[in-house]
Amino acid sequence: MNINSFLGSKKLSNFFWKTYRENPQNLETESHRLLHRSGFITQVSSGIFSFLPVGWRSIEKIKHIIKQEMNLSGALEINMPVIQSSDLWKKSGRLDTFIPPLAKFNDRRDNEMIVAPTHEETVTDMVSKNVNSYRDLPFTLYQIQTKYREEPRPRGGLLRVREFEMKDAYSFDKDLEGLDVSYKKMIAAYQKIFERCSTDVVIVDADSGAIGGKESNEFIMLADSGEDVVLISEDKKYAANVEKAIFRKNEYNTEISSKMELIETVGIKTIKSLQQALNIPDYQILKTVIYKYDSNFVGCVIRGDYDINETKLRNYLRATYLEPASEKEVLELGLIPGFLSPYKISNLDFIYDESVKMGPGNFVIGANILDKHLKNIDLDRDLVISKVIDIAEAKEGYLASNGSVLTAKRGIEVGHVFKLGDAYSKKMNANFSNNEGADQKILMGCYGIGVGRLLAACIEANKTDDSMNLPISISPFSIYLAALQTDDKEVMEISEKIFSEISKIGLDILFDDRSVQPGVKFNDSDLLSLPYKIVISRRNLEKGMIEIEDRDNAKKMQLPYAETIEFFKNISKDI
RNA sequence: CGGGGUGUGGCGCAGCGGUAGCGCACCCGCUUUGGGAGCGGGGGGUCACAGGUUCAAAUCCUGUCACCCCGACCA
Repeated sequence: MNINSFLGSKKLSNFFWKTYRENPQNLETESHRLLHRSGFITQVSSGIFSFLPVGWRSIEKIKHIIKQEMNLSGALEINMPVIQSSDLWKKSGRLDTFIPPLAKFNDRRDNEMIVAPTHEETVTDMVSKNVNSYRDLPFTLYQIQTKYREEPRPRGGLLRVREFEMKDAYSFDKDLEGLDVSYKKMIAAYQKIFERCSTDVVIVDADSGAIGGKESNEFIMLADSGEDVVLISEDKKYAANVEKAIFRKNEYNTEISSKMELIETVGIKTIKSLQQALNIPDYQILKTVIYKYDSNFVGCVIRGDYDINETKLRNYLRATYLEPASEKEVLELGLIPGFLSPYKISNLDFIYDESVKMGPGNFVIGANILDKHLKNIDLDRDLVISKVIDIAEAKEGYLASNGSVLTAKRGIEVGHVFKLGDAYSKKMNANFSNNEGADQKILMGCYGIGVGRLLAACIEANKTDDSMNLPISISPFSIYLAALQTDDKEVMEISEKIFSEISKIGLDILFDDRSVQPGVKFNDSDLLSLPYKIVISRRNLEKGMIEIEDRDNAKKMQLPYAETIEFFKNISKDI
């Protein structure tokens, strides 16, 4: 039985569905607007939604596709609890460091419980209890389960929510080669899933954030309403999330610095104004920014033509929280905001971006004195530089490391995969005996797809005006059947016949048998914009015809009954 | 967490000191029936909550909460 038959055809006279003529106030995102107007979802609380029958059918179809592809890839379905003891999270060390902070409550015996935002801890614990030998490996597990995250700001309807269903998979291998195979298999499965949802995604290098691990890729559906920014090279050989993206930095010939000089720069605090005032290029100025992370401070120095990428910096510092220090904090450190520099500052560590070492030298920096800068700075002579790393943010127009020009695009992250390695198995002691009888850490990967977000992303990708145009693979029904005159015996008889005959061939129909104006039916049908529409009316039946509309091919046709059935039989073959 | 905005019937809104109204939706009747129908009748709101001012508060003051948008943040 295919998913359409499983979910079944329905008659509106005995269904729960309401559409809205008016747009809800303040909803900026198109998918949110359409999801609300077409009766897919109802909001319960900020970032928390109920799915109504039509919406849930789409979700079920997406989950069905995901499960099929997971199963085909060899992954095994499991189920893990949403409510978990905080003990597991103490072991992994994420109890107090997970971002956003975990939702916790105390149970009746006063044990601290958490509402799981993800399941690495649980799955690692489960596997470590049941794996002893390298003979037990490899395998991949998955579930589709509710997650809860205290998002600081839910937005865009289903695009960013607090409670959501995620397909999360976890692979377990005995060595790096095995992990690589599992990782690639999962990427291939993801590509099929997104293809079947008619979603064009780009795979980009990504930061692994709170999950941890080394290698990580995101599946990004390009859309202007997306929150993520990705950089893609012109030759398509490099694509990365801006959080992670590396680029080829400009090099300049080294200039010889003459004697260091203190200069007056009254009220000149920005690179731009300094550049104009001194008539020098921005890359000849060093920019210093002070960051507060966890409970420490650090200074960052980067060449004036680049900006700091806070994700790169956070990763280097292994920090949980990171933000620019406030003016007050900078003053308390004995520095002068607007005229900062690492020059002769000993109570603070400084990190230098690689660009600082790539010329031209002879820099201008702040003097740590109000309204003054220093010029003719020689790196070796005037500064003590120990830590040089990449903390620069890539931007559109920069070059990828192969020289191809980068373009910035916005997108929605619909999937994310990570090579975790032994990050969790080390902390949670998930071992196996290798073929020499020695203990070794299990190597893990983890792989996520947000189900609701994928639905929203598909709508963002396919919408036109007031229609969501979901692909047939995930639209709530395949066909909208409108009987225009419900009090006409023949109209209703033919409609019923079509309804049951086409349902039998594996297509699901939404039969609009309400006794309302034709206009109401057409408008609701347009909003839902199912791939096919059948109109049965007095007018057509007098000619012995049935009207069929094929959305994707923008075709309207009139066919007799037998050919109508034939037409849909052909359609059902492709599903 | 910072900035801005909004809370009045299911939805969209008006009223801004004198005890609540409109459109849509809903219910009943008649007419209508290929693009959100017409006429007539009807039901539904402790005006987010809590204090306060006043003879009188949806309306003024104070506080709280919720939701939305921008930013910060973010698998």
